[in-house]
Amino acid sequence: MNNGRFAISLHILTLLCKSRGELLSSDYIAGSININPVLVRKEIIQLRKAGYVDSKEGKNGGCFLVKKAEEISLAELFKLVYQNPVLSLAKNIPNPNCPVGKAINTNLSQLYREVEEAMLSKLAKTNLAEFCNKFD
Amino acid sequence: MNNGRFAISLHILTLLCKSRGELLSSDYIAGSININPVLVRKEIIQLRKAGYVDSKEGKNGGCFLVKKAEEISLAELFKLVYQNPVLSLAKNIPNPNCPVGKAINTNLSQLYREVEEAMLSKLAKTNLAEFCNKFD
DNA sequence: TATAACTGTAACAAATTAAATTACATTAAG
DNA sequence: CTTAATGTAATTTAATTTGTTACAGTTATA
Repeated sequence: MNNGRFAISLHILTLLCKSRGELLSSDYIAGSININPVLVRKEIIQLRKAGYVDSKEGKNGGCFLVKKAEEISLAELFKLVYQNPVLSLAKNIPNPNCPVGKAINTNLSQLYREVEEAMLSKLAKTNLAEFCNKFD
Repeated sequence: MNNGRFAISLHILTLLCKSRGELLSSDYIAGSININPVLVRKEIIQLRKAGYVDSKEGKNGGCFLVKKAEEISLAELFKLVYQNPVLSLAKNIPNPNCPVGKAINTNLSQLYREVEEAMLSKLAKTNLAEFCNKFD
């Protein structure tokens, strides 16, 4: 899944957090990330569904943060963005007639769950407010 | 980076571990994983460079484990396979004229390092021998 | 109320990455 | 010599991610 969606979402949230009170347009945000504004709007849809942001349509519209930055856990953000596992199984179905092939996916999935659990507990220790403090 | 290389490498090592003493051909291994034998051979090249396996060319050749399964840490395997970070930055260079854009990659990279560190310490707690014990 | 500046969304195109395939040289057994 | 393997390069195909275009809907305000 190595796409940049977590980076993009966190960039958006950081900008919104730094500009609390203002409305930021997808064009402005896209200019900071240096990606296409449509991708920003798509990402914002997810952030809105999760209750982190809201947006105002029409002229002078834009996006704004509706949740306290302290309450936006990076673990939650991570889960929102990567609904598929970070580590993936091989695409093909392993040979069910082989003792290893038969059980590998179950065993790998268990391992992956544990590993992702470890990532998430690390991420759960921090939040948007802390991340934003790293900027001027 | 969401490719299945970790899954494939671990599958190969599991088969070799279960068949200690025998030589397994890339065709046989590919049949268990259900992928192309050339991919297996490419993966084996990496495993050999890392000193986990060796292979014998020519008729009746194949691949075999040369390291104790207890000494093959899944964290080391993970690092071998994923030399690029698991979590990735956005592809484009963020706007250096924006205070957030200017610093985001540094801050994200720091976060990613910590998260990957957490994954690796989890993986470091286990090894190939333990993983293999999960199979009949 | 017409225009301009936004968001929302769908449909499509391009670029990138991953996986598979083909081909063939090399090695070793028998 | 023939057969069965690895090693490796080159190419093709498929899948995924990213970008683009287009336009309908919304709202402020001249």
